[in-house]
Amino acid sequence: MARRDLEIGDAELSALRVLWDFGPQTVREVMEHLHERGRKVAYTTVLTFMTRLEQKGLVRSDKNDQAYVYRAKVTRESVTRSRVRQLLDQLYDGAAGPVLVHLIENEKLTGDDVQTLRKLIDDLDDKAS
Amino acid sequence: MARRDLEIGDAELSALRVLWDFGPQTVREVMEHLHERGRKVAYTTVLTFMTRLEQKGLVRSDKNDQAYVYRAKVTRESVTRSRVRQLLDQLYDGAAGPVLVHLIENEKLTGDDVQTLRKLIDDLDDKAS
DNA sequence: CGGGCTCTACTACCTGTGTCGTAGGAATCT
DNA sequence: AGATTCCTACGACACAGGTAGTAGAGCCCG
Repeated sequence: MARRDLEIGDAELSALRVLWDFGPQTVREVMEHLHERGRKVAYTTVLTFMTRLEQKGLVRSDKNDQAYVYRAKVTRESVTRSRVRQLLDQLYDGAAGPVLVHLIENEKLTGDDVQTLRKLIDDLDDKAS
Repeated sequence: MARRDLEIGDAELSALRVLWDFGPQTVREVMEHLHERGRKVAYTTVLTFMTRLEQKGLVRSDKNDQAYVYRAKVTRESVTRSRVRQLLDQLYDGAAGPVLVHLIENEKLTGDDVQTLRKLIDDLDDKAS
């Protein structure tokens, strides 16, 4: 398999995000969404992002009418997984605790988040007992 | 202030970690620790890491005896903060919830982690009420 | 004293990523 | 048909980061 160390650049990721948020799109559409989000990039730059993402196996393209339509092949969750893993490994030898604590203490959580959280913990306890 | 966009490369971070884990050290010592951790890098490579980290304002060096001793100027926590922030922004527009859920569901937590967690949540509830 | 080490300062090189420009084909407009 | 527009394929270029070699200064050993 030798699945490459899926490195996704920041700019590339911003393009991938557009696919996650708005579904399959052409290069032009992705570019427009990026512009709306304040990222002013040239058409060909976006084209490069898509090409590279495709080479990395992260998106897939289908010829549709005149332009290729790109769609994500990886989910936001899977990218989250590898990113989080990398962060934990790099900073805490893989331990999740410290980051968890950091999130709860320093990041703003919504009321819903807290409820969800409580429920998850209760489940954990159940399993543990 | 114009605090530069503190980008720390993976290799640089591995060197910074050695300072966090073992305190102030010379280039040679950092190199040895990296070797112990399986990262076989040349002496001058480590020197480059330290130099670059210093230029970025992340470590400080003091001439001691014959070699410079480097010490971290940033804490592991502050790097965690910016890394986590970046991750949340890039993947979830800044929302912490999804990553929190991911951590609890997919990363192995120790019993202690769970207890700490529960306590933190209780505190949150207290504040909220 | 003269040869060895060790340290730091430079310089270099390669690859990946961010960003585009240009060229040439296809479709459209007038 | 000719001009205009849009699309993709390439090639480019700069900069950051990973990795390391070389040169020259300072110190220690026999």
